[in-house]
Amino acid sequence: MPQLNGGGGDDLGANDEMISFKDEGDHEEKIRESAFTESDLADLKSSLVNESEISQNSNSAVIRRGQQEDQRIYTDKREHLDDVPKHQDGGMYKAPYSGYPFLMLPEPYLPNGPVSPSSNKVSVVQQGMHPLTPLLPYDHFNPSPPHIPTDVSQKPGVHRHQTQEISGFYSLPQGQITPSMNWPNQPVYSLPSCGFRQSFSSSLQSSSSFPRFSHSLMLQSGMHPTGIPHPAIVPPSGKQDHDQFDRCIYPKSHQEAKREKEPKKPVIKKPLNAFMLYMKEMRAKVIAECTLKESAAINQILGRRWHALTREEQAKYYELARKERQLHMQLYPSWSARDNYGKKKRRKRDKQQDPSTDNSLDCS
DNA sequence: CGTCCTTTGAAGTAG
DNA sequence: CTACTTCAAAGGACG
Repeated sequence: MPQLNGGGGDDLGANDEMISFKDEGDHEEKIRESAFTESDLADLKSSLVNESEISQNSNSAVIRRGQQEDQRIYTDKREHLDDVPKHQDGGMYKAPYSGYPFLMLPEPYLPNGPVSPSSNKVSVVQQGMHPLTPLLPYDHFNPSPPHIPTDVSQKPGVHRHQTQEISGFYSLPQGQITPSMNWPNQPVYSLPSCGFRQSFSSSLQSSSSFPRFSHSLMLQSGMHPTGIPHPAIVPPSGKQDHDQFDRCIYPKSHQEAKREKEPKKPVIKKPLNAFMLYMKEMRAKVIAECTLKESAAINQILGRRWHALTREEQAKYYELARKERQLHMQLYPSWSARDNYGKKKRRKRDKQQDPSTDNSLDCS
């Protein structure tokens, strides 16, 4: 556990947090990753063999237990990391998550944004996102975040109804929405008038925080100035884009009428955790480097890579995930993860199988 | 078409 | 409080 080297924590807010994940230009990172990919794959394969051997002698529950112990360790670390920003008043971790809506804007749509996604990126277009939206966020993350208080409690119910703060949270100071502020594709929580629940919608609009959004950018992205489709909001039908777009382009009255007729509630998805954010960012790389497509295999690699990350690197994702949770909590105050329980009709844990059966990690 | 696989982490539930 | 369960993303595989 290299990233568990205790103590520290004081460097989590270092300014280099946004440079490590440069997709292009950061040669050191790239080299490290490339080297890691091959060795990692080999390592992974061998480790899988080991796991196979283990699982042959014992059941998968043993492995699972070990994983959970690992997870516990990382959970501790995560908590530690989560604490860090709190100790750094005025630090860069105080930077709010600057609102996904505009962070999600595809780079080409940004005035001075880097136009070209990295060459090694496979055109992995994810549902609900603009095809041009690159996967890499951190390399363009604003190095000087706005000093907007983000002391919003993460405890559900504590600040969940402080819609007043939401506007402050999202209303970035002028100039803070820089072209460099980008985000991996979509963790965009769509805007209220475009599929939001009413309460938040009204509060946001009344607080006039939207004017801070770049209308031109929104229009360029094919959206109504007040709305951007978000993957976190998925219509029950699954036709997210169409539905969202439909709602956004229609006049308000039409929307309301339609809503009354069809009170379909879009499914609000869980906010992505640190690892999910990491996966989203790195998936394309792994696919390109390993010519793999199976997500199961890719996720295994990403899982190992995740553990190989330095503490600082992971801290970025923990912090981003924390902000995403905050934002999600503010956007959907009454949302609960329980809302989505039962959407999937399977029980993964019941289906724990021998992981050694996975031979799909070949990187050829 | 729906589910599984596979990963970690967050949040929910049950005892 | 602890342990367990479910879901989040992703896309090939499979019934």
